[in-house]
Amino acid sequence: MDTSHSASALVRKLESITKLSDDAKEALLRLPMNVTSVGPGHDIVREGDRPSNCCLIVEGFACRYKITPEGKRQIHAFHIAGDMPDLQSLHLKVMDHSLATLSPSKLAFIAHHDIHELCRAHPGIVSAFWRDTLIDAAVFREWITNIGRRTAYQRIAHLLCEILARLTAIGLVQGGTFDLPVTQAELADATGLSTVHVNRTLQELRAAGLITMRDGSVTVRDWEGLKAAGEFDPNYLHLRQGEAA
Amino acid sequence: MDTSHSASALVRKLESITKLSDDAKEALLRLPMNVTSVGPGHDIVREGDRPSNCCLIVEGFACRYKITPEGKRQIHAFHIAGDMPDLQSLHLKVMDHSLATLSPSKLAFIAHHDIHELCRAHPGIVSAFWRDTLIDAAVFREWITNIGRRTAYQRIAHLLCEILARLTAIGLVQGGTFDLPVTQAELADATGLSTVHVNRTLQELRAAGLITMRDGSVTVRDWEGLKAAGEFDPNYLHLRQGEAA
DNA sequence: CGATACGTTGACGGAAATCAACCCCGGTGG
DNA sequence: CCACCGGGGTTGATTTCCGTCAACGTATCG
Repeated sequence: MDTSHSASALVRKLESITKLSDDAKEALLRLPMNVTSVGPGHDIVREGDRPSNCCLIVEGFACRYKITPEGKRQIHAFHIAGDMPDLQSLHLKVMDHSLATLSPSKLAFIAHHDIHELCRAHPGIVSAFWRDTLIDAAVFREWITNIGRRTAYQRIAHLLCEILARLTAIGLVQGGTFDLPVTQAELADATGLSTVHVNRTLQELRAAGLITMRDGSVTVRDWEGLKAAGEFDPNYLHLRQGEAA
Repeated sequence: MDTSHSASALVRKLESITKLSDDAKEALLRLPMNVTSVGPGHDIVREGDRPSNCCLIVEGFACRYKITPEGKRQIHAFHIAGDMPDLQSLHLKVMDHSLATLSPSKLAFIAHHDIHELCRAHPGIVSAFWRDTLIDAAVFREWITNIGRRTAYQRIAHLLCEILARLTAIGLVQGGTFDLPVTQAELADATGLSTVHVNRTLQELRAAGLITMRDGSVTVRDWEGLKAAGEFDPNYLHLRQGEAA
């Protein structure tokens, strides 16, 4: 089985945030991995698990989440092609949250052992992964700010800006339009709102001429307006090319 | 100037989350650093800065924060002795948030160059730092959940539990009592609430017999009750010894 | 075709924000 | 020495944003 196509999603993602040596790129492309397809709403790993491999998203959308004892769900992050959302399991043995697909997805699993090998051989890759972890953390901080200090309207605008910027970085946006296979309930759990309020807020964003949505796809009609509405400043994403637009 | 005393705070902190070889410990203790004392409310680094060294907190409390365009402040994390809150500047050149002291503090600055050297010589230390970054991220996720899905009462209870657990891990809690040189306004900015509401909520926590506060110190009167009130589960802190109590 | 998931709408209630005082205390300077 | 000031904490009154509850529409699918 040739898995280099799957690995190339990872290379492209890492190159969107850092510079890789040719050596490192080749090593990444040679990484042994098991590729599988799963449907939407599939739990990849659950809180409490002790994974022995890491999951690379080749295609599709995933999210990290946690269910509180009261049964409320909070989504911490959305993940897209090229992301390795449970890279942390390399160093943190027990999962403190869960990871699930949002859309039908293609996943590639890489054994911890092989990643450790790779890291030993290529210090540059350790740096790249560490940098990726740091950026993840920066995104989490931004979400804290988003949920803690912005109104519903701002929160959703901000979230859409972030997704657009990240999808742009890996080439998944065409003329302001991108796939967003995410229900309003999931947007609610990501922004700390109720589904009802998300529904009304999306209507406001549409009424303001900032976006349109149909099926699972979003079109940004007024990028400057959306950025302003969400107080969006892409610095925290630490992308190499800077601005998305 | 002998700085090994300052570095020992770092060693103790790292040992609370991972195992260090004797070799690595010695190297950490020999790290060149500049120690200075600063007052409360001092900005260590600001959003937009490009630091060339990292800051180790030797004594005192600090926080990371960001001011939104509307002038609202969100605190992302509290930091205590042994923490290196801007370790990220090693790999992310431009600060995406600010870092400030909350109390009079002793800080040690370590040049990026020296940390890079250290990492090159001791891969075990890279792992330790990476693990630390991963735990930081786990704490951010927990804060997202806290702010997004818990009531004011739960949020503050949870925050107090977290601080107690972390201070316990480095030996800064005596019989349920610990220093917390943090104003109600700062608690508000950490929990996404208003100062008025924090004030009322603290009164409720006191009335429930869970805590007492005076001057800058907190005593937990009912640890089980506080944990229950905050839905606190310390797993996400990934401490080596497990439970704080 | 009924079941189910997702989106939408209206009515109502509540948690927390906002606004506005007021208190206490330590510092400071006239 | 005391008046003044500012920061932090406290309180009450009012407002508002958003949650909850409940119903209904629509599309997809076994």
